[in-house]
Amino acid sequence: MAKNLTTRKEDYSKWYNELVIKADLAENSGVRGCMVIKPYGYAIWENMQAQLDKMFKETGHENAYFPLFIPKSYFSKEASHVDGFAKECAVVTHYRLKNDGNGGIIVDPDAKLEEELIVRPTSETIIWDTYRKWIQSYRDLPLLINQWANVVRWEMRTRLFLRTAEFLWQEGHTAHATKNEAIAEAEQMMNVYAHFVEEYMAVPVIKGTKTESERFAGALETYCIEALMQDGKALQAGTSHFLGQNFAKAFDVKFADKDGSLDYVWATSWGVSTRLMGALIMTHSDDNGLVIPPKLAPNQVVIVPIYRSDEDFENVSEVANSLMVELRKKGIRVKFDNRDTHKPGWKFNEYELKGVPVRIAIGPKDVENGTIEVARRDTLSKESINRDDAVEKIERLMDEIQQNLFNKAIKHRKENTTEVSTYDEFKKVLKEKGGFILAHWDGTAETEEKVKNETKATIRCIPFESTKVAGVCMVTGKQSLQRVIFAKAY
RNA sequence: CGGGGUGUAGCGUAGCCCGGUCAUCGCGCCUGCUUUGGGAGCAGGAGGUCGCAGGUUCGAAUCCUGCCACCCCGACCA
Repeated sequence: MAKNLTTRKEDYSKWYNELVIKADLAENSGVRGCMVIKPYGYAIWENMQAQLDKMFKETGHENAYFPLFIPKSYFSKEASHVDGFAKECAVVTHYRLKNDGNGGIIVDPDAKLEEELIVRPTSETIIWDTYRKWIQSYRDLPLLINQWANVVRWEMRTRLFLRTAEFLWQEGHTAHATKNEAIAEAEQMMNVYAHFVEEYMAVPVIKGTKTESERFAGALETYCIEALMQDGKALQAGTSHFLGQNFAKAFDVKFADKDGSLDYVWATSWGVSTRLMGALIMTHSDDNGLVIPPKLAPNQVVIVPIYRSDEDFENVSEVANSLMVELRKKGIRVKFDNRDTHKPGWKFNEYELKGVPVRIAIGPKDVENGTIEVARRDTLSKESINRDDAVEKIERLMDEIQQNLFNKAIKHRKENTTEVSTYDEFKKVLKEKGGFILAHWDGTAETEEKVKNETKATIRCIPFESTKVAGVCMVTGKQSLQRVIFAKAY
């Protein structure tokens, strides 16, 4: 069979790029570092969005919207925050263009802004400036707000979905009366993310905390979920931050407690982005194209008719239409591709490339025998089944495929997770195998930095669910309470 | 922002070193006929400011300068 992708996973970057473009998910826009998300890609994002939004609301959050532009002065209020983002901000300096007299257009020098506006790289500052006005009493807390938005980070190097200059995301920003409540919130949202990514995206993740040097700018603790891609590199899939009182102090957000005392509120922020699309693609896809888990697939089932004559087509359509109605009643997203502009073989390849979980083919022989052909994308297997069993079978297949994708990903991660005790062993595994490497670390930023400089591997997280076996640091030989996860990351 | 590379039709490309019937080929697109259970065949056809702007030259896709975009490697990062 002709492969849909000309490059293979040995050249993973090319493979990924080609897949994104050929599967019609997105393309380079020609505007530096920005991408166009095409309808098919956006449909997947919408499904992800819908589910996440539901989960946020179930945990008591509400949506709101804050401005795209942030006055420069807001940024300087929280020192570590500005350090973290200063290098990658788009800045608006003027508000008008004019003709240059030669048929061109120039920025009108008379239209210079008194204070520059920053295109938000994240919204902590403007949101906390707003929260100051909203919060006076403990009765106003907790404040649990989420925003769906676009943000801009002037990254030096960009990559479709993984690191674009502009990206879509959600950012939650909460304010609490107590430290413990804020910490609980940050942990809860990490768990929400983990649940979503594993249940819906079928991508297994490791939950943990970031080391100090990998922490979000302005956070006291960063919780994260880390996933392992097929090429053995790690991808940070989501983060949730406990911000302490840093932003409350910077923006003077105080509340009166029950006992009349005045105190700063405790904050969290958390976000996931269109980067999750990258995780989805890189976790499940193969050389035939995308593989989308049923729970997120825009089309879960596609029906391809096979026919010669008009009469055949009518007979086939009748079966297809009735099946489509029955499947839709079960809540399954079905498309009947009755276009006569493309041949069946072409359609088969097209839907494989787009990762539709289940494909049904119905031809004259099927009509005659009361059968249909069912093919699943995850295993690329086909079988002929009775039309009468179809609905039940396909309903079951949705769960089976979802589960199978998750199991495959777990298996891959397991095979590519290695425990090492010495630094030499660490370097060898990193070079020859990649993946997650569990090793002891002395807890210092110096050692972390040294490993990073020498091997390009970073500490992805200090995992929660690990056997907390003490040992000695692989580099310095100092005490270590538990192993941490090292990997090369995207 | 540093190093390397690329830019030729919707996509992928040949040509560039050695300036001159070199704008090549494949896919796709359009028309017609035959086809339709894994990307159909044949015949005909349309489509290109050779990334942009200058320069050198009788003549530039080809040489020179500047700019832009994209890709890869680093630093940075959701």
